[in-house]
Amino acid sequence: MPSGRPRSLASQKAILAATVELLEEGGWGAMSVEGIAARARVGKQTIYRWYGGDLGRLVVEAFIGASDERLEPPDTGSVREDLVGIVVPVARRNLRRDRGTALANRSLMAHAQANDEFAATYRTLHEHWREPMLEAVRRGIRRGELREDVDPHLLVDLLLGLQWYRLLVGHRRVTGAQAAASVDTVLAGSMATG
Amino acid sequence: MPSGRPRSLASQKAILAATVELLEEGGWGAMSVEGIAARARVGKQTIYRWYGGDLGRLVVEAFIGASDERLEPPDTGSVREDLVGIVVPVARRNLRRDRGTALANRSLMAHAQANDEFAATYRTLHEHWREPMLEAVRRGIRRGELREDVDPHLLVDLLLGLQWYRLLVGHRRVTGAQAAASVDTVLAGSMATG
Amino acid sequence: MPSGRPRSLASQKAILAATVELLEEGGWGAMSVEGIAARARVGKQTIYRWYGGDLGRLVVEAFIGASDERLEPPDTGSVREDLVGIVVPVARRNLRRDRGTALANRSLMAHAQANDEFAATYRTLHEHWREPMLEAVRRGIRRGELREDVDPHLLVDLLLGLQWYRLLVGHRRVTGAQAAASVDTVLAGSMATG
Amino acid sequence: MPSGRPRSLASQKAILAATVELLEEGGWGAMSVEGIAARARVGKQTIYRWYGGDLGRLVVEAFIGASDERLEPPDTGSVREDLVGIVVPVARRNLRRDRGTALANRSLMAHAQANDEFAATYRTLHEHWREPMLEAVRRGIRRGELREDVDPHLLVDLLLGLQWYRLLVGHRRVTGAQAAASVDTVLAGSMATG
DNA sequence: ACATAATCGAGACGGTACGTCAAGTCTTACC
DNA sequence: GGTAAGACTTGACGTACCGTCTCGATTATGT
Repeated sequence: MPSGRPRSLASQKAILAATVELLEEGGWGAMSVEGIAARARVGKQTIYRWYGGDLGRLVVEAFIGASDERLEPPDTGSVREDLVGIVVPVARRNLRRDRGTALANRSLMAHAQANDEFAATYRTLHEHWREPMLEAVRRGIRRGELREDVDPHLLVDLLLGLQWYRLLVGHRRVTGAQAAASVDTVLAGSMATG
Repeated sequence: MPSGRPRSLASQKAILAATVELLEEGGWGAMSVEGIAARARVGKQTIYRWYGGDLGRLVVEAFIGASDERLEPPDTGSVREDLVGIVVPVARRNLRRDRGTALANRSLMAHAQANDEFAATYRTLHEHWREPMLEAVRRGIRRGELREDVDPHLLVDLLLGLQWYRLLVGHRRVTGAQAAASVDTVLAGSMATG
Repeated sequence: MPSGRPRSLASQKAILAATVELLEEGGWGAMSVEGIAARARVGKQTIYRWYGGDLGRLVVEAFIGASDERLEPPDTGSVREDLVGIVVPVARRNLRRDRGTALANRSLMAHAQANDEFAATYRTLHEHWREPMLEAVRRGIRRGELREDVDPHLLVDLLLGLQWYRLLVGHRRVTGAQAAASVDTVLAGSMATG
Repeated sequence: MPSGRPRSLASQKAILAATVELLEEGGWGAMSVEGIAARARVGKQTIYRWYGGDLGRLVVEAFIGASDERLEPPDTGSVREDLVGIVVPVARRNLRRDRGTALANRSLMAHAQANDEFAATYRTLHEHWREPMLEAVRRGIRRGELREDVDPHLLVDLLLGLQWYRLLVGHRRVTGAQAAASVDTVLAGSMATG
């Protein structure tokens, strides 16, 4: 039973639009609550009411949806194939610096460093992403492909770490071939010796 | 033929020290030219004179200066020993969430996501850190320990990526043992077959 | 139909009060936007919003009203009486260095020297003051008291110039008697010879 | 018996010249020890050594030096000629709004309103200017041209007040003819009756 | 001739205040 | 009660000068 004037969809859209515009025109440096409010013909308070002045969240919402798509566990019967099947698309779609989603991902990660409350939520998002990969590794162990003393978290974090590290530092892209190669490299020492 | 009063080394040191202190205490958000000047008992102009108000340069210079001695390339004659010799101390000292430097490192990484100018400078700091590891891998290839088709960047970024990923997401620590294990895991598939 | 938060009377008053206090405590030299803002517990921006950092205008407003009182043209039937009737009160009230109004007058005059836009406005204020005196002289000419070739502006500016010059340089006061004497001196050569 | 390098006359002249130049170009606001030093190609310390950072003293010294020769008391044997000989050139050269010196004079006067310390120094500059005129009037009294009860200060301040008032308010120029007429007007009532 | 001593230019130093910008909060009137 | 407008305090920005200080270089005097 909320009474009072309902949230203005027009304002919401204008805010997100202004955010994207400013971001694309002048990069992060050109963004400010003041600037967005002015561009969107909106009161500053309206932005604070809905985004708490957190430009990171605003940017993420503006570029949204991107990381929502669930990574379905493939289960091809081979650890290598399973992991490659996850890791290569991630390199191609989610964590490429030239994709719009990258900006959202980088913003989220940055925001999590300064905001403990958000960090906890964000962590579960990562668990969510890592789970299918962990499961693939665990299946490999159960199946006898991988040694029993293998640490699934170590393998998975090596693979994801590579991609995030390069995304965040930006010194090098991860090509699809490199993503695949990273799986081979990481698995090599973990295969059960026949 | 420089005339005029020479640059004060005392001030220079005080500035760099204050920078590191503030960064470790409160992250990037706590940094300001004003704050650094006050903490270092120095005029703001002195900072602008030498760093042009570019906090990025200041921070990077402070960090390089603070970590210079620890980055000597070990060269023990074995790739594994060389990499372990670098990667384990990093896990123990530089990238541990419960260390003061962690806040600094996380803030810097976060700031680099929102500031392209700083990102470029920050990248050079990472090059600086990665160089000794790259060199160790290249020596391993030259020595015949590693296969010739090995991609040094891939190996190094896997190892560093692991640590940064865990630091930034915060879901797990990297123990010294795990750091060492990560070297074994990553090298396993790259050793030259005898 | 002005929307938005209305101007804070409390701040306005605090600013003017702080201005007067500082001025009386330490003279012009003790005044600074920063100082006034601090004393008035007000943001600097608020001062810049309303006074544009123009301390002259601020001081004038603080001492206001003073010079608003209209100088009514007396018209006693005698040029001498008319002029004395204006010039003596001015010497006693408006342009005496030890009066508060003097500070305001000196501030205005000083400000007009550095600000052409204000200078134009200020000039009209002086026209306003000179008009009754010019009229008195013109009446004297019409009445036949004064010669026809007399330049009213010359007479008036001699009389007012004396007072302003002494106010601004501060080497001597103009007593009521001297103000009256100045009228006699100036008119002596302008009387129609009978 | 002072030993050591003697004061550099070249520097001294350069400092005074730079002072006048800056003052005439941009008024008091354009003056600063730093600016003068730069313009004069001189170390700041040299200015502090000789003028103690007191721009007022510097300016007054520069102005007196620049106008010294023109202020010789004429003594033609007639008060009128003496005064006209001073007052007309002043109107033509020193206090004309379209001259470069006008900006300097206006700025100085303005600055004196806001700075008591400078005001005192500045007053001596005016004494310096008024002295020849006072002397001319006193000679007139001694000679019997003027009545004995004449107040020399009143006459002089009327004449100078006219010119300064018009310079500062800017509503009217003082032509050479008007300057001469002002002398006649002011003297008319002071001549000894024969 | 050669030390002594005060000057000179240059310019870095710790500071204060400037005028601007944006942050985040608060207060109106309107819808 | 949400909203646009816009004033509010706060705090950092980058700049300009302040008055002091250290340089190396220069120019006299006094031995």
